[in-house]
Amino acid sequence: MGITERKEREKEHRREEIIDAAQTIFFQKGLQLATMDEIAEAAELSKGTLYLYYKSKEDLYLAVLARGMDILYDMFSTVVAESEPIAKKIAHLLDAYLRYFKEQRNYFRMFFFFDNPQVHKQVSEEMLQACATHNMKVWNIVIGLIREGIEEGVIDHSIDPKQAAVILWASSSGLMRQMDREDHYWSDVMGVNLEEALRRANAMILASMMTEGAKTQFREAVV
Amino acid sequence: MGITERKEREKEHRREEIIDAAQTIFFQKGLQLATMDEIAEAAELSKGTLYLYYKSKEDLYLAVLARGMDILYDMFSTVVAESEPIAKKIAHLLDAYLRYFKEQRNYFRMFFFFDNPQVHKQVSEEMLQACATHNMKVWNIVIGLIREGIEEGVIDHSIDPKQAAVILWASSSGLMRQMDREDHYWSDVMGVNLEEALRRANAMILASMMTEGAKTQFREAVV
DNA sequence: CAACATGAATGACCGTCAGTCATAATTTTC
DNA sequence: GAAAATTATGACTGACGGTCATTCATGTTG
Repeated sequence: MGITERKEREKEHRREEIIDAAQTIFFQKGLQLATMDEIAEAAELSKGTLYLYYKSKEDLYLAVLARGMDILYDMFSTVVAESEPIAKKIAHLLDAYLRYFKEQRNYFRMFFFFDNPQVHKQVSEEMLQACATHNMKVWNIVIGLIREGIEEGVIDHSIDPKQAAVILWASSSGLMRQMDREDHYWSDVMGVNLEEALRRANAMILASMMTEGAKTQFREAVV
Repeated sequence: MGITERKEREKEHRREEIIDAAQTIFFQKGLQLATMDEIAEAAELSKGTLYLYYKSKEDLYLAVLARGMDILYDMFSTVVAESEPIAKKIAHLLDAYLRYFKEQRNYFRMFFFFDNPQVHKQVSEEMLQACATHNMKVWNIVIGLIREGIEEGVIDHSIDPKQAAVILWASSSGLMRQMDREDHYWSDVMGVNLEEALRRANAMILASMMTEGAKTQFREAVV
């Protein structure tokens, strides 16, 4: 009696196909300008069918966003698994986030679009929960790595790992957002390389967090 | 012949009244959920009239945003005008930004909503230009203050004032965005005070930029 | 195999809303 | 005070998110 299971698989497969289509359209046009008719067209389904699988356009958007979080999680996991000194791993984590920004720009943008408070009206509780979980997994990696750094004496023990994580993350995100918006403006008109600014900012923050002994190690590991 | 001038004033006055109404509605509901009918109702005008004064809903939104930029500019100007040592003024500028975030939250949110690339379809060129100009005025204050700090030997001469400005701004903005979204989550679940994190981040970045001699002065001026 | 049952898929339809435009009201000009 | 010019109106249009009565495909039963 594998019929219900086969049906289940097919249903899951269809859900994935719909996300594929939605992703294509959302990446092209963004949440506002994408229409459900377009997505249905791309998925080769009728609009009504989309609503059998997802509660709303925003719900679909979050489903795509969750994929983006998975990708970032995988990239971060790879860094954590490295057998490198912790200082290097922390630097690599920041590099990985920058690489994510550059290689997965569309997903990165979704992160920022997501927190628009107006969006959360018609999203399903499960989808919101799923996104929160994925988000938490990413945070835990960052926090865990910093905690490890403290334990190994690379980062000062007076530092709160959670606070350090949010500082590094938010600072990086802020600069990447600037890069995303107006990198050209800053490089062409202002003569400022924002990527270099990002690296500098991270270096400054990290330097302020590290123990005296580790600073020399860090310098040669990163800069 | 003051008739055309009176007319001009009246027209400008009406434009302001419309922004007042739009601001009320936008602050309540945000760009997406606010409707032009509501704004017209609040302005005690017909919807058609709104379109005589502003090209689109987004245009109106930008008009409100420009006000928010003016307020920030005024706050920053006050700091620049202080007769305090430059290190203190820089610290006060960062304080002023935090105060803006806390006291003018609605405007602050608009900053982040603004750079949604999907929004810029039907906005007038003038409005976009006006916002860019206002934005630039704010940047110039930040950059100018840091440049002054370099000239006075408080900030290291190897620092590029524009780069320093974008680092401080983006880092602060990133953390404030986090505060705006999920301050409660961070304080209640994670036990992290994001405002303290912001102050820490700024202190770390500033400390990395300052000359050795100025660091002691800064410590007593800010922390 | 035919009658029936299940649930997936459809697309016409609905309500809402940004934006338009023909018409009306008001003000200015002569 | 009539014609002209300017300003205001709100019914209307098209587009879009979301719904639902109906159709269709597949599996079950006798």
